[in-house]
Amino acid sequence: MTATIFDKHLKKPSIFKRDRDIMSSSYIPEKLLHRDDQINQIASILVPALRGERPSNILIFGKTGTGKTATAKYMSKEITKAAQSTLTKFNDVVYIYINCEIVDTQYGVLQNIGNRFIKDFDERIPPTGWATERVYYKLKEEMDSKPRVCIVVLDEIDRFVHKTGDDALYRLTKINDEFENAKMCLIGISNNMKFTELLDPRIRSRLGDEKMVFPPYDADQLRDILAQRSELAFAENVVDPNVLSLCAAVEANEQGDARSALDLLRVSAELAERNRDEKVTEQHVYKAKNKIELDCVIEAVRTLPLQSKVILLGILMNEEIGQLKLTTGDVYATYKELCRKIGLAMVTQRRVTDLISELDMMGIISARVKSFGRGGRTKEIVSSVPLLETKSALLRDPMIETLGDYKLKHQMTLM
DNA sequence: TGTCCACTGGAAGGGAGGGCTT
DNA sequence: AAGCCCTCCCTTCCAGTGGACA
Repeated sequence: MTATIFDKHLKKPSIFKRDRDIMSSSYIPEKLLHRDDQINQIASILVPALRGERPSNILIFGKTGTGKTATAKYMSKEITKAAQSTLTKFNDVVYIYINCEIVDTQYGVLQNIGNRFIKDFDERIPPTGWATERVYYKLKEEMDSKPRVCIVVLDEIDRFVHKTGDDALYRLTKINDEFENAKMCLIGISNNMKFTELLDPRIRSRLGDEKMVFPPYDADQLRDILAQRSELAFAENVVDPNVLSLCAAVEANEQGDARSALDLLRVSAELAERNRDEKVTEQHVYKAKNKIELDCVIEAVRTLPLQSKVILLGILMNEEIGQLKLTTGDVYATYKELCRKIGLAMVTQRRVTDLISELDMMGIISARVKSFGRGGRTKEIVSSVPLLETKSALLRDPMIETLGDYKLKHQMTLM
């Protein structure tokens, strides 16, 4: 046996007892803590499915990390189990979960649902190419091919509606009128309570038969959730009890977000492990908090489209020379200057305002519409990311790396 | 009180790219 | 190969606007 560079790392005791996926927010535990009321309520709404009747549509609201997705996936396990049970009269219940952040087009959603009912690979709806109308008819035909109840969950439904309008939802909420055998109910999940305002009133009333709100977790509840997971994931006595309370307290202060709390604990443990420390301590949590925030920004910035990178770089370069508040006009002028420097085709100011809004939505910059009276009405733009780290992340893109030591010429209007 | 600035943001549509059908 | 269809990225056009200033 030859020694390898991994040996010393393999030998050291691991902080993690098992698969570290347990600490990821996508892991669904056997029992979901502090969501009994919500689970029971959804169960009571969905139970007609097990008698072959159509359940009411449900809209679920709640901030990120309040357990909406976990609950929806948990319901999938439970209802499938119940449908297979011999006590149940009606067995053909199909539960389909779609994350509209990933599948975010009308076509994609209809295709995803449709393909769940098509066993033969050659018969499947292709990822692109068909008219949407055709996808819809295929879906309807396949779903309705025998008596069954379909429960379709559209997670992040607000993004979907925002992006594609409400056509697909209109069709899906209306589909039951055209069925002879099947029945379908929709569960929409959103963290934006206002998104229903975008909907046609007919869809709004159909979709929102039942409405539920998932409240944020408080510190004690977060602590319970962390304790449940850490018992499964970590070796005994590795995690200081104060660490759990600290993670819970930090996140309860922010949003009551279980996802972030779990991430925080996991990254703390990873830092401890990498440091070859035997225990996870509060110090690791503080370090992890900083690391997570920075990693998030770097990743978001790294995957930005080129045009957005140039815009953001322009904002940061202005900030570097003390221009902290910029208008859309300033940003566009800098953007044009940088484009000329690297020979990049420029887009119009209209397009740039959209890209600025996107950066704002992502939390990378903050752009507020402000009126300067005679000075006009425009956006006031300030970056909200650490300057040096973000800039060096941007400059890693080979297309713009030459801008690293470029000095801006353009004079700002705001002082 | 009305004017006017510098945009904002909606609407419509073009065209490239990817993929299917005939 | 020609004809469709959908999505994505973008342009063009333009009515609308908050508030400082004359």
